[in-house]
Amino acid sequence: MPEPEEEARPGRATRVAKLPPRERILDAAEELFHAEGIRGVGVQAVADRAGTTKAALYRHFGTKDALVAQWLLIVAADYVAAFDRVEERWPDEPLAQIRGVAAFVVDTLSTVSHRGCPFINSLAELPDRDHPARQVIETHKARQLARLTAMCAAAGLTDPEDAAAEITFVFEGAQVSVQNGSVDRVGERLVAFVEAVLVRHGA
Amino acid sequence: MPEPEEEARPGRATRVAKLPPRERILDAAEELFHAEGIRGVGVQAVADRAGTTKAALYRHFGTKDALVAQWLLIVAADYVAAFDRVEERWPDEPLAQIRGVAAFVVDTLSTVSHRGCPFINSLAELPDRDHPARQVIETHKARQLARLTAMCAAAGLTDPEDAAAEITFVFEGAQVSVQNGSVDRVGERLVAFVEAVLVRHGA
DNA sequence: CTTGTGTGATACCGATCGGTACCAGCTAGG
DNA sequence: CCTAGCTGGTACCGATCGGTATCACACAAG
Repeated sequence: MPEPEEEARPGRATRVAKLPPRERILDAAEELFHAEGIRGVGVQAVADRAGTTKAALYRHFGTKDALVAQWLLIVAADYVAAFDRVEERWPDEPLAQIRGVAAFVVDTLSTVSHRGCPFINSLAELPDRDHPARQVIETHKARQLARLTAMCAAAGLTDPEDAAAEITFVFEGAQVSVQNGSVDRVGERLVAFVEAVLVRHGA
Repeated sequence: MPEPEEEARPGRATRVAKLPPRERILDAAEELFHAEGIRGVGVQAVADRAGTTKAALYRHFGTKDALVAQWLLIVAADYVAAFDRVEERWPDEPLAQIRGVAAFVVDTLSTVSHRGCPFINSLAELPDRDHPARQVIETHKARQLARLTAMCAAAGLTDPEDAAAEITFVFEGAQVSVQNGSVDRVGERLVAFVEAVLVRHGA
């Protein structure tokens, strides 16, 4: 235990150490929003967790809604990075890329534990269609589907749109199922299911 | 227009007419919780919409959390009724039953429009695992999966558990996808996808 | 040294939250 | 007729919400 007083020091950083306040706030937002839900976390709690104050938070983001949008932008960037990684690792092997993406989703299933997908959860918490975070979610989902469709097309699957849509169903369904705990061995089932979709579409 | 002053009369019922207060409150809760999210609706708003008061609401339910649980119990009962209906309509035809359930889910997709599944949304809004509504959700999901598994077994599918889990993935994935609007023609895709699952498992 | 900027801290704002107490009026049962 | 119980209406409680203002202090650049 390298930091015996991590939580003890009163006004000091609960966060790693001395990242700039903006990063600390985003990290804290990531943890708290995902764990407790957007509406379940106050700005004061985020500032406390980041080892800073509400004033600094509002100086950087102006609004809680804007902070939520920034947080989801970062989460979306993680997915983009995952797609980039599989494309870099298996160039000209679209089937391997699709399997790589599926493996990434399986990974997030465990790390995300019982709290599900941030996008799905945020969508449930933000019924207002004009909320700034909604646009982040929608463009992310659209981009992800487009990229998946491109992979399916490159793999020579019959009807790539259908295949990508089905894979998306499986991804979302797996995230939800692991959240509500109704289905066991979700990871294995996801991989097997995606494989079946590929086979059925002519892989 | 039979009721020209439906919204005009101040303290009068916005609800249908003269159902007992408890039913009116549950109806109002159904509408508002689903449309705006649990945490986005105050008890005062529910009471107003039901044409009654907070006092009456707390007299009947004691707690907002209890009201949420009661609401989800009703939603779950709708699903149970749908399963009952298909079993009654196609006795000894498990495949037709499964297709009937899928058709029911497709129906809910449109009625539920862009606000998704109440269970998924509520799960996102209630991170507390001890919340009374969580138990309602979990037992409902478990029962639904068990019933689906039984249908798959009765249909003679190889590995009924796998088939039921996959169908569940498709259901949940479809609900989420229609909510975030990333995929189009969700209903058709759902039906086709379920059919493929049945075929692949030996239907 | 001085100036300027961003920080942490605190106090405060109006609004709304879940929940309670109290009261007047209606209706049903004796 | 009179009592009992449920209703709707309102006022209120403490707590928390998102957001703003103010202030002293640190530190880097001129």
